[in-house]
Amino acid sequence: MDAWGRKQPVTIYDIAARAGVSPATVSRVLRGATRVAEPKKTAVLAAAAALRYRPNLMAKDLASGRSQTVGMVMPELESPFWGRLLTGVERQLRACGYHLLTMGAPDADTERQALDLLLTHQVDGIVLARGTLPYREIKEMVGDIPAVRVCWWEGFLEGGGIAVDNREGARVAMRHLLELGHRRIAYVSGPMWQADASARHAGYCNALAGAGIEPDPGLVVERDFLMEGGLPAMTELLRRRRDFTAVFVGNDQMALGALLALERARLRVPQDVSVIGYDDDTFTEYCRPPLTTMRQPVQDMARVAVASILARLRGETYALPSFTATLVVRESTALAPAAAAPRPARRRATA
Amino acid sequence: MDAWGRKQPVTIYDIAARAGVSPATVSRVLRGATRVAEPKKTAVLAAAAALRYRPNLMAKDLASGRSQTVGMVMPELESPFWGRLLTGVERQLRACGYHLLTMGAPDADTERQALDLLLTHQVDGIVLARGTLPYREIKEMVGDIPAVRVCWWEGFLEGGGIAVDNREGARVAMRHLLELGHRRIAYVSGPMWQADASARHAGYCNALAGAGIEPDPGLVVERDFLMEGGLPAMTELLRRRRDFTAVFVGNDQMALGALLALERARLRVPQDVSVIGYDDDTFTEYCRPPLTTMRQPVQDMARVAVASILARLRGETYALPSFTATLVVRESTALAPAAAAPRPARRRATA
DNA sequence: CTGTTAGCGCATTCAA
DNA sequence: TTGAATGCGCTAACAG
Repeated sequence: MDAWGRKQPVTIYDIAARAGVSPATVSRVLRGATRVAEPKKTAVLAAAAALRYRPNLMAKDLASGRSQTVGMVMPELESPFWGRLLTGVERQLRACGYHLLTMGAPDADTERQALDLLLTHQVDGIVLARGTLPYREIKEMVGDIPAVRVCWWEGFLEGGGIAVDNREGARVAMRHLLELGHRRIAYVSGPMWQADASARHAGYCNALAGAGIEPDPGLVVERDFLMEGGLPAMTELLRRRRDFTAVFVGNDQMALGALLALERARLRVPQDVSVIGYDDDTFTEYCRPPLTTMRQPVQDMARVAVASILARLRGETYALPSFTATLVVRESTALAPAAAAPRPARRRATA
Repeated sequence: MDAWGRKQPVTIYDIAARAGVSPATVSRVLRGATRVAEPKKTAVLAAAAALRYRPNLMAKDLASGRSQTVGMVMPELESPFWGRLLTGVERQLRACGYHLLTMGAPDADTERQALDLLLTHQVDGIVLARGTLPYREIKEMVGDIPAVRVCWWEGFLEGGGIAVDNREGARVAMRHLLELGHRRIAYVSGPMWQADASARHAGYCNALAGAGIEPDPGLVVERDFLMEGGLPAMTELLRRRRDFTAVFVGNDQMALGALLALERARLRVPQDVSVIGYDDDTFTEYCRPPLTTMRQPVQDMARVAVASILARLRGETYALPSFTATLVVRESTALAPAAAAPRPARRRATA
């Protein structure tokens, strides 16, 4: 059965028998904790190799009480932005000998389930990417296990989260546009009930105010944070009015959709209207025109997220640094068309 | 300690005590397997709720021998294409009450580790996305546990994998180009050591031959399957010669990079050169021009992958259907420029 | 139907 | 150092 390489209930007992030691000793050398006499050690290792032993994590975790796994719940598994965070977290974790269990949670309900499942899986720590649940509820669920919230200020590790200041980021983006001479600037927003979207909106309004410009609700549209949202958002904006010369788009994915809408409307970017995105997703460098955007230090945030969790796991404290988004100027923004020669307003399609 | 909501070693014994039944009964009602008297049942449920009981999967899995988890190893966690597969698999799995453990494995070595880790995690089944390890090796590792290989013909479940016929897909793409009158068609390839890249190359050559066109090695470039690969690939192609009127790009990501290179070279798409990609990634619909591409039925493949694994888990057999890529015509391909008016070859930048 | 009794595979006391 | 014994939390035969 066994010699034939069939089923594999190869346990430390098998190894112990083959190496002529006790199971406890096998456990010890396999885990490299306490010292074991060299000869026995090699014997055990040899036996393990010969038997093609594969430890049973379930048993190990159950016995030790630790799972060496941290869970991560994110809005979507498949996303240019969250994907980068995922990759970063996974890399860091693996480098530290931890495993990652991911879970996609698009809405509050799924998020609750996901969190619950992770806890059930006995994860040692949790990384929550943005998330929509209120602080209190999450805190209550995770209890004492180390957790961090990324891309959301209201964290639950030592009182703070890991995120860039979206308000400030939006302000920087707006300043760029303002400095280029734009006055009528539209804002294509993600769902306002999501903190990042509303924070960016706040920054947008704030920047406008700072420049002495009256915010115009008619210049703001709200759609999903997706390419599929950017297109209709921009289309709607163009339907309403075409006198804006620049638009700040809530994230790069929407910006891509917006770019297409603009082209469909025969408007050139950046000659006719400047577009600035947010996130600095990979594709922004390759789309045409390459997109000016606000870069979020995703890798750094991932690194800090993992580091803070592992630190807490070791009983240490960890001070969360703050992050800022930086402007990456590419080719989708340019000087505002001369005020003297305003782009002729086209006749609106409806009424 | 417990009443204060502190640490949570709430076990079925606690519930049993509170509900006045035996642990076994608790286990039964919690798992809904065998029938239990209604009164006891409600008592248990109430106790569980009151105690905020959360099952310990480690223990459950250890005892039952099943983990209710399937593992998936993919080339990269963050990718427009693999991301869709991941999402699809996760959704299917969750719908069936299973969990997903993912692992990114860019190279053979990491892939081995990933597989090993999944096995160690006692996953009930495995989904391998493409993968680079040879069939024999994988088969030997996974042994009898249900596994499927997606996007690769040489599978290990009932002898086959789940994939579209890349050779045929490439042929269809080429036929489209050929029908538009293109004769000199370049091929921007992914790493040829990856089966999908070489299969598509084969289809490319085959289609050319079918049209009586001599394949020209000078029209083929090989780079990574990424946006970052597409740009230099196309640049290199243009450096070599500029007499092709169309290019078949190995995947959409590369195509996006290629599009940028083309624009940098002042070549218009599709007027000057037609471009066709592969995969039908989400962004293809939104980039400019929207990309003509070969759609892979990712969701269907994900569904089948999961279904086949669960079927095998139940001891049933499952016949793997075959999949085909379908042409999605958008705006990056057009009739070949009239042969009578060949685009003037520009002076090469170097020698 | 339901309680009792054994482990699952491993880590971890406690002696030796 | 190392072996023997105990238990992690739960499921799975067994009886009753």
